[in-house]
Amino acid sequence: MQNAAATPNPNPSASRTRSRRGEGERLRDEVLDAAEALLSEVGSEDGVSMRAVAQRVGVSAAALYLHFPDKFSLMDAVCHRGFEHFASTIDAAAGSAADPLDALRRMGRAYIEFGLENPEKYKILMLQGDPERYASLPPDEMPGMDAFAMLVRRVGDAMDVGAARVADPFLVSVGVWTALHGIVTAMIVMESFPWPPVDQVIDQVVESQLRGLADGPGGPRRTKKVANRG
Amino acid sequence: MQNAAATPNPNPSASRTRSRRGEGERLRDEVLDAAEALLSEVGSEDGVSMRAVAQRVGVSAAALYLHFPDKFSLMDAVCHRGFEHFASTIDAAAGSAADPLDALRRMGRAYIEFGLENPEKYKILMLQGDPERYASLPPDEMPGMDAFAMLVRRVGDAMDVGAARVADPFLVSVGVWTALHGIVTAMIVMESFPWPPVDQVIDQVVESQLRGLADGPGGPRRTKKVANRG
DNA sequence: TGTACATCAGTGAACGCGCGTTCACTGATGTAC
DNA sequence: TGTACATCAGTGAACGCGCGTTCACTGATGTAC
Repeated sequence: MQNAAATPNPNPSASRTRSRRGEGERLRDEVLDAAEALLSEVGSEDGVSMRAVAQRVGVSAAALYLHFPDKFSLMDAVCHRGFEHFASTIDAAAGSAADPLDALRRMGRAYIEFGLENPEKYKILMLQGDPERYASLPPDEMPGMDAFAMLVRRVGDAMDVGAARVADPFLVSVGVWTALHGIVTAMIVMESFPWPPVDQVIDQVVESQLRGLADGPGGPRRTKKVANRG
Repeated sequence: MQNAAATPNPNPSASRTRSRRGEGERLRDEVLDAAEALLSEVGSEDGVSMRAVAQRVGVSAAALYLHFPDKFSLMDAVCHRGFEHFASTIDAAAGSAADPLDALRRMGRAYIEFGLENPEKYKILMLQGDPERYASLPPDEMPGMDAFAMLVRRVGDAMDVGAARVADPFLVSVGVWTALHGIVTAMIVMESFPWPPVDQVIDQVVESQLRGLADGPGGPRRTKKVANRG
């Protein structure tokens, strides 16, 4: 694995000017930006060193410890920003939908597109850090949980208006989410696989999930909606 | 990330007896076994050091270099063994099936169960190494490609006998595979997520995929089978 | 049957490296008097 | 208005660590004569 560290001068702004008194927090944001950028280039926390982040900002490594007690905390802060970016993207996509099924379609496409457009960020959010990072949190404080709860609600809406077969919205949402997660993960990790054109793949996955939500000839029909555990 | 290295005496067989002359290859197998076991415990290549593997075998670190030119080659050999294990498991599951759809059902369940029962091995096979490891290979020599080709063939069979709607079997197989991959990846990586009971999740994902294969009310019906690129 | 020797299956110490983190420090800057 | 001083925003060198890999070596063992 190559590290991001020792490239001669990755950022000419190494001539950063020291913050004025009272503006120390400025560095904190710059560090977060640099860490996020580096993470997006390298694609793994292990590959991003404190030294590399500091060099990117144009500051000594020790300076990072003025704002973050350790590397873990810095990475944690970056993840939180990432999840906010992710959730707001999905949320915005659903906004202009005509009906519940259309909202789900747009969310699904937005999910896949976000992942394919931000592969390294997606990897960091979804493939790393748990359980070290989240094991101690109650489920509803886990980052990304807001976005998932939104999906559950939309699925429930679709059932309520008769657009989707009635079932446990939480369980159904798990299936939908992990299908989206699967295609994103596979495509960004297994670059050497002979993938069909992206548009076809997105269509295949999203439409197949929507078809699965509707009544099909194969499955049993339930008549009662099971309680949601959001 | 904790490393597997310095635990005091992870293997009491550190008193390994030196191979007799002509039996040097014995060490090679022992090294592969130890590397695989360590990988399964730690779950990432970075977390497994040459030193730790050697200690596990009961041999000096330098001895590994008698059989593998570098760490990369050792990990590569371990991955090949892992894919063989995986493919033969899925293959065996399909063997006793009554019809093409039943074969797909059994393969799907076997896929998910393998992943959940061998989470660290699954991570290593499916979430690491590409493109560094496989970028130079032609697609049909990629490990795991045999297993995927088998899926494509089964999906084609199901279409031929009228058990599945006619479409491009390769594209459909990508959708099916990544849905299975998604649930496995999500469940083994995001341990803190409030997952429903495993049996329910497996049912949900497998049956939803099977329903998606059959004709549904939503999608267009194609009349010609598109060429397979296996 | 005895012995010299080539070879095999390793060993043990060392190399240079990048890492996270600490610690004593420095110089600019705002503020109290 | 001038000045002493506390504080802020950092710096630079060093720590100990584990890593992959190399290299000169060693002792047992099979073999040729």
